[in-house]
Amino acid sequence: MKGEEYQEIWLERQEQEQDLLDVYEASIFYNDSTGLPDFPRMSSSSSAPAPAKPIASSSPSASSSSSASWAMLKSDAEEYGEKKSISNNNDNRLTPPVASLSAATSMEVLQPPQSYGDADCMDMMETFGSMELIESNEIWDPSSIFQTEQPPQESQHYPQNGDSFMFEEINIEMREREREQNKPPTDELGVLFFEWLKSNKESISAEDMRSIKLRRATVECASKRLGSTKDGLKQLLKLILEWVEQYQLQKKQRLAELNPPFPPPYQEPPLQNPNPNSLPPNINNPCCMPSTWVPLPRPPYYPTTAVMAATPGLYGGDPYGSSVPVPVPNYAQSMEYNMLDSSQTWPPSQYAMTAQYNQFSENNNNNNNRSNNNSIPMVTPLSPAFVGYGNQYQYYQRSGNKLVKLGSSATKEARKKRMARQRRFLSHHHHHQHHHHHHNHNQQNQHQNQNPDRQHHRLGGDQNCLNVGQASSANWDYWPNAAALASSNVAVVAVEALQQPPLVQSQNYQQQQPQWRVSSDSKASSDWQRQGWEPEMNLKFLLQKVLKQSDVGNLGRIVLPKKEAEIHLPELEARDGIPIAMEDIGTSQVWNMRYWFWPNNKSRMYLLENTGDFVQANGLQEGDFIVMYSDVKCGKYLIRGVKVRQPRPKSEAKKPSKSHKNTHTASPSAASGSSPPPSHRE
DNA sequence: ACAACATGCACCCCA
DNA sequence: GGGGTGCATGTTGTC
Repeated sequence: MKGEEYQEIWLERQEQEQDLLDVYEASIFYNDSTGLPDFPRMSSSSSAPAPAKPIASSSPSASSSSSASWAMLKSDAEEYGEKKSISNNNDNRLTPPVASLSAATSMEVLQPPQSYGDADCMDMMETFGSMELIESNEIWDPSSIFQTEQPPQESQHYPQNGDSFMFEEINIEMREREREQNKPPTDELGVLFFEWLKSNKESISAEDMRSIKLRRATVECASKRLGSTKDGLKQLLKLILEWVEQYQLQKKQRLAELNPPFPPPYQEPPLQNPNPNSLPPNINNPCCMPSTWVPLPRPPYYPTTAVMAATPGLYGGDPYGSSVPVPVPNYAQSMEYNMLDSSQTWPPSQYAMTAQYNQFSENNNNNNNRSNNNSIPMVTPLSPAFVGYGNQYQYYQRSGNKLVKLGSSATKEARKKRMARQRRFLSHHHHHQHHHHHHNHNQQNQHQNQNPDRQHHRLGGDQNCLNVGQASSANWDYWPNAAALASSNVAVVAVEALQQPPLVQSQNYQQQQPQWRVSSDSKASSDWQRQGWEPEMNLKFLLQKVLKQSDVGNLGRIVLPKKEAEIHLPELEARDGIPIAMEDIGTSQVWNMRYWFWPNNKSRMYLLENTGDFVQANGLQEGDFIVMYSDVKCGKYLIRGVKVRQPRPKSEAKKPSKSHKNTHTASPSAASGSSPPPSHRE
């Protein structure tokens, strides 16, 4: 698994590099004039498959400085186990420690491409300027460390005079050495720098690095101060790197001020996804990530956390077999960088991932379902509201990211904006909420919106539960599935507000989900209240099934989705199956059904039998669907039939059954809601 | 190719 | 013979 490799590589290298630091004594600097230890000069020729990209070709600020003595650094990180991560996403970040910048060196910081120029220099410039250390435009540009594309052209060799810090050469040398020996750099400073790059690559992006220029003279001066010994150079390098980190911190703080750190009012779904075993693969959840400015240990990667999706088949998701924290094997790739990349769009799946991870991360060992690890609340990206809020989600992601990282430093303006946005949103949904729930949930939502962690906690207590009361009244922004929609009129509100047609899902029983403007929604909501469902009543979504003709036929059995059945329903040992009492949520009737399976092609088909009366009582027809829950408090099962009242082609609606005499199980009386006395009523 | 699901239908029981 | 039971097979979607 990639994540395992990731972890292993990292751990291995961590040890390895520590050893290297203790052993090797070569210098990363090359500078004749400063008496720095020699470093093997290498021509940045095209012989290297992925050589450093000349800064002149990547940075406008450097484009005209071909005569300058650019010292180049090129990351080798991509050469060591993280190459994929970098190459797939040039910008990667880690979490550097807060470094107190020593003024021993002078550095010039140029903003990213769109804002190059002295005007954009950080205050650092003033600091260093006062030191009279900035003498020339000879700048060390570490940006190239992230350059992985565009092999340098022969004409783009850098001056290799004695005034240059030929990081580029160092880097190339390292890389070629790697290729030859498959080894990491062996120079102590090289290793030091490499380690830093590796540990910071996810917090220091390529853009960041591009924007950082070090004046060679400054470095020279600093090196003179610190001495040209190995320790001095090492110290200098550390200072430089610390400064880079510090710069990064300031940059992010500024970004945090520019961008409201809090997301628009967004709520996690009150109901679980119909595919609760679907889980995110690559969770990039800002809420669960350590602060940017704390050294971030590599998250553990759990082999069981395979790539998951909102729907089992949508992304080829495998059942999520573990409730361990979702690893972030490549968390550096997507979120952090995307946060800054305004052009980046967020695929809905990542939204789901985050939403899931919000819950999932605190859901460790907290599942009580049979398989004990699959009942993960989640959000499907396919829900209409979700789709409709894709942009907001994107925004939320970014903002959330900053929130996590820099929330404590959010400005008042940002908070005002956030609150204003929140008020607007709440106002928008005000009319769609149940009045008697409005107040409480307004408060609740405010809290939750302002603190993603609260969203965790809300679900963390019993993540597998859905809170019916909240489900029916909370102003969720999106709904994960038909079940959720069917259970709350708020869901309809969300859908209508978004004016987004529902998306179908991949699996059959999801594919045939009805349109979401389900007229039964309001009835469903009132059902909850009429039945006395209190907010504290926790239901766990188990599964849903769109009823087929054979499900509503006179056979009185409903094929259940295999995966969900195996996950959420009692394990079936014997062929006899087990009796299972299903309380009809709508009528409180308890139907004694039978849950069992057929052997089928080396597999099983899970069936719910004795469903005929239930189907008839609810007037369910083909295309309608059932939703099953479990009451996590008392352990009983609940079932709900949801009728889909949408125009259907006559040919379909009246499609005769080939093999069953009685295909119209839904009698008019049943359809109208007046159920006949259930035969299984207890 | 395989898994999951839909449903056809053979078999059995019973009136 | 009618209906229920259980399995087999066809269909569809996914890997």
